[in-house]
Amino acid sequence: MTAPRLRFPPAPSGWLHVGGARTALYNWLAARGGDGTFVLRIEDTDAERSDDAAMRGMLDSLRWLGLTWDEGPDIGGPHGPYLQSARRPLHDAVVRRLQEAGQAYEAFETAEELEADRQRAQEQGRPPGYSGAHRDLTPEQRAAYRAEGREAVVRARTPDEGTIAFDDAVRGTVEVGWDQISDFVIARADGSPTYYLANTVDDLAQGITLIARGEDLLNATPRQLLLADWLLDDTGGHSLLDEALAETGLVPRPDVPRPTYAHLPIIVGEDRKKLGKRHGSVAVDEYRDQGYLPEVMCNFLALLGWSYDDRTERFTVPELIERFSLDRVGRNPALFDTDKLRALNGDRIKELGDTELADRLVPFLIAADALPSHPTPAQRALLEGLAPLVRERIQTLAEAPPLIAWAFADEVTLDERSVAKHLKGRAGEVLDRAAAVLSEVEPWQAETILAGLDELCTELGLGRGKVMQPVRVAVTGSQVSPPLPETLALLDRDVVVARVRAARAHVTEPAEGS
RNA sequence: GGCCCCGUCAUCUAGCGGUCUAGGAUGCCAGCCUUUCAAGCUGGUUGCGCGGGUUCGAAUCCCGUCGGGGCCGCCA
Repeated sequence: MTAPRLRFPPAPSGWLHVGGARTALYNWLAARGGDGTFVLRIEDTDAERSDDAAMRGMLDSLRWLGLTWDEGPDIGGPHGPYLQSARRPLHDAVVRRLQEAGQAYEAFETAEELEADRQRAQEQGRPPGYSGAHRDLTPEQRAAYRAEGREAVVRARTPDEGTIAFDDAVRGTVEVGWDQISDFVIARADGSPTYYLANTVDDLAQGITLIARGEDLLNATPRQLLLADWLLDDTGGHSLLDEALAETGLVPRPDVPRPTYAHLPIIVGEDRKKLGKRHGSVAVDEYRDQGYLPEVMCNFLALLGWSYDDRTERFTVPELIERFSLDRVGRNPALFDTDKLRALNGDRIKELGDTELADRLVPFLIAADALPSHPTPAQRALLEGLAPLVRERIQTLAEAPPLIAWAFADEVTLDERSVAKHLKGRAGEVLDRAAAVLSEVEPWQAETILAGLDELCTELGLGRGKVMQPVRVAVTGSQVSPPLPETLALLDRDVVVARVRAARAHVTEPAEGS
C-alpha cells in the first residue's frame, strides 16, 4: 500500500476558521497516523480575496495548533509550487486541452444575465443551474460575441443523463443524477481557474490520496470526479494531465491511486446553523487570545465529528494520532460547544506543572498590563509561586490576570463592592490587630500566617470569614482571590502589613451605639 | 423549488438486532468540604421525532411522514 498523501488547501482569505482548523486537523491526523505526508497548499486563485498577511496569519494559526506540514509554500517540496496562483500555467494548459477535447466550451453570458436567469428560475420554481445555452456555439457565433466585446468563461460539459455514484469514507455510497448538475465554470472571464478546476488538478497532480473536507463540498464532488476522469483518462497512452504537466515543466503525477473522499459533518452554532461570525468567535486566533491551549483546541476540534468510544474524550495529541480514524467520524452536524471547550481547557490546565503554567501565563499577564514585556526574575519567581494557587481556579489562561495581577502592582486598587461588603463593622479592629499579628509571625510562611490569624479569630471571638475577608480585601483589593495564607506568604511581609494598615482608612465605622 | 445529508438526555456523544429498566461527558440542581472564589467528592435531572412494517425480539433493518441542515456563484 502506498503511503497516504493528504492536504489542507485553505484560501488565504482572512484568518483560520475553526471549521478549517478541524478539517486541517483531521487531514493532519490521518497523515501522521498513517505514516503519510501532509501537504499545505494555499488556494489563492481568487486574487480579490488573497493577500500575503492573510496567508501568514493562516500559517501562524496552523503552527500554533501544532499542525506541521511536510510540503508547503514556505518550505517547498517535490510537487510544488504550493501557492496555487503559481500553478496557473498548469491550469491554463488543462483548460485549453479540455476545450480541444470538446469537454469544455466557451460561454459568453455576462454575470448579470446569469443572475437574471437565476432569479427567473427561482420565481418559476425551475432548477437554477446554467441552461447550457452556449454549449454548441459555432465559431462564427463565438466571434460575434467577441466582437460585441464580451468575454467568455469556460464551462465543463456535464453528462445529460445517467448518475454518478462514489464511495465516501463517512457517508457511504452517494449517488447523484447528472441531470442535477449543470455545466459549471472552470475558468473565469479573466482566464483564472475556479475552485473546481484548480483544486481538482492540483490534488491529482500532487498525488493526494485522501481528501477530507467539509460536508458543504459534498455536492461539488461529482463535478470534480468528472474532471478527474477527463484528466486521468489515458486511453491514448498518456493522460491529459500528464501532457499538461509535461508542457508546463512540472514533475509527473506520482504513481498513486486516485483520491478517495471523506465529507465531514458541518460545524453548527447554538442555533444549529452553520457556524459563522454571528456565533461569536470563529477564528482560532481568538481562542488562543482567550487563553485556550493549543493541545486542548486539537482535542476539542477532534471531537467535533469524531469519537473514540463511549467514554474517552480527553486525548493528548499523540493519542489522537494513534487513535483517530475516519471510520469513527459521525454524520450528524457537530455543535461547537464552548462550555465543553472550557471544561476541557480547565482540565488540561490542572495538569500543567508550575513552571509550565507560569510560562503560559506570562503573555496573558503582559497583555493585561500586569507584567512588563520583559518580567524580572523576581516577578517570574512570584508568578511561579502563584501558579499552583490559580491552577484550580481558572479554565482559561486569560482568567488568571484578574485573580493575581494585584500581586505585581505597586499599589492595590480596592474594589468598591468588596470594600462595602467587608470593610465595615468590626473590620477596623480586625485590621489593626491583623497588622500587628502579621508583623510578628515567624517564620513568614503560610502555616504560621494561618496560625496567627486563627489566634486572632479566637482573640476577637470571630469566625475565619470575618477575619480573613477584611485582610483579603486589604491586600488583594478584592473579596475573591487565591487562598489567603499561601498568597500572603509569597509576598513581602512589609508590603502586606502596609496594605493592611492602609486599608484601615477605608473601613466604614459602625453606627453610633451598635 | 430541486438535489444531497442528518434525526438518541437541555447540549455533544456511545450504541452498528438481544448484554439498553440506553452508557459517558458538558450544563444545571442539591449535599459534603470550606478563609473568598474555585477545585474535589457524592447524589439528582431529563432522551431513542412520529407512524407503519420486517423479526421470537428494533435505538439499531425497511418504508413513509415530520423536523433540521447543506448545496445549487465568473467564493472556496
